[in-house]
Amino acid sequence: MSPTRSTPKSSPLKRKPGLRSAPAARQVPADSDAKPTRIQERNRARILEAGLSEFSRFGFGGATIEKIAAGAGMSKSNLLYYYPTKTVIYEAVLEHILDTWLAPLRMLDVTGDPAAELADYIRQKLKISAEWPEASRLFASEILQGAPQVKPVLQGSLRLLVSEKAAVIRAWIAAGKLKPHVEPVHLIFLIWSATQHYADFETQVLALTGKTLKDETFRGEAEAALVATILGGVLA
Amino acid sequence: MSPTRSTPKSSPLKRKPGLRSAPAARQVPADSDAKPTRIQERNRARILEAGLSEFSRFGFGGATIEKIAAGAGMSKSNLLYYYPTKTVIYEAVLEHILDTWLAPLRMLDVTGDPAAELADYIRQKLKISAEWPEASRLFASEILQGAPQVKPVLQGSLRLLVSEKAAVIRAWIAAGKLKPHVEPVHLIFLIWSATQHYADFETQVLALTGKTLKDETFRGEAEAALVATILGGVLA
DNA sequence: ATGAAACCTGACCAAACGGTCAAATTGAGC
DNA sequence: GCTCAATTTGACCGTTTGGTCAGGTTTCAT
Repeated sequence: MSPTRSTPKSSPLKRKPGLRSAPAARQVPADSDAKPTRIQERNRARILEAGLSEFSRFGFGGATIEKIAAGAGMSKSNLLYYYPTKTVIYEAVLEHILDTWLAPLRMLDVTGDPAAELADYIRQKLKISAEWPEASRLFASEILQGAPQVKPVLQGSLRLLVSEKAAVIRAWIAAGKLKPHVEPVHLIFLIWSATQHYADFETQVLALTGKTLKDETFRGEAEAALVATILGGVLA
Repeated sequence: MSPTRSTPKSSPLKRKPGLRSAPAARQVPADSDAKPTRIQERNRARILEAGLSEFSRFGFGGATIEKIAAGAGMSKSNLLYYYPTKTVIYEAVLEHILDTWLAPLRMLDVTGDPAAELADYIRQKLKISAEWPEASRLFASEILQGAPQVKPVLQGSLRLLVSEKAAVIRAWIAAGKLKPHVEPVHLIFLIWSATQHYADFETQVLALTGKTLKDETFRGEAEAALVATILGGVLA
């Protein structure tokens, strides 16, 4: 496995369908133009699902397209008919979950009550960890490896979003609603890490407590503990 | 890459040196018996170091013994002279850092002052994240993948240690020194996740803040923020 | 100095991997 | 039922990878 991922080469030839010339290969379905078939939709979805499972378990380097294909219930060749390379699958999976991933932070509202807003943010993040632990682990794996694919997003839109929300928190501090010692960015990191921990380190949590977030009682316990401790630490 | 790691097979033949029979292979230096040579000590150390670097960057599946050998400044063949398989290197690296990894938690002392003890624990963990981020990332990678190698430790000694320290925290609560709503295990998770975040998600932290824990100022900031928030959240 | 053990190397191997290709099969509109 | 594009397959290929092996070189105690 190449350490620095190979170039994406998203569409090696990009052949338009209605060209009638060259009788040669016409591979790759609807490469971005035109509406996808029902079969395409179904199979792409299966591939993304299986890809998420494999990539989150073994990382980019440890995953194999053969196993992904098996997980998606199709042959390796057929998988490669829908996505030309392993890297493209990886990118597609990542892109597919990125929005959902960042959504909760976007909802932090200056005009709201800090206590309610932050508690809600923690709950939202914990909910995602509970319901989508594989996505959490995929992101963790990606960042662990130096974020070869999502670094642009981190430096771009995420950075913007974070500085925006840091301003919100700073406004709350200025309004005397949060303790003056609160550091906005570090508070965001604290919430991220604390909530994602239950997904990313699920194995460890399970080994130590015998429970995961799938256990409603346990999830409620974690939620209460995090909300109480973090809010208790930052509310004025 | 096999998903469930292949059997360790720590020493395929285990040939004792002074056997004088079979003129064939006598590979593998001091397989657990007898004191190691100076060269052995040096090379094994180099291999473990390079292995930590590779495994933490690419995970078990993504790392290659060839790159590890290159990182250790020796040929692949020579590396395999010291460690028979990739899995054995991985286990050795993991084992080599395990003690250091768990040490800070062991120091939590019931007789001490909770504020000082917890603050110290946070500082210790943050120090390790700052000075040994690769070890942190290796553990994260291992746990992410389901802890195939360290699960026994998690279920065994770590579980014991955690329940021990949870009792310590519970004693502090009973003594009225911590808020009654504090959940010991979740507090431990909170401290782990918050401190390790700066190592495991270093790339993200760097992209968002332009800093890492290597920056003394930033580290002090993180430390102050974590200590203030967490202690503020749990102290009575 | 010498001999044995320790150390090191390059050539080699089988399996696994990512990816290609020609051809067979299926499906949908007519 | 015909036709043509969409879909699926299995055989195949070059590379990478983990690991073996026979033999060469260095180290070190005597």
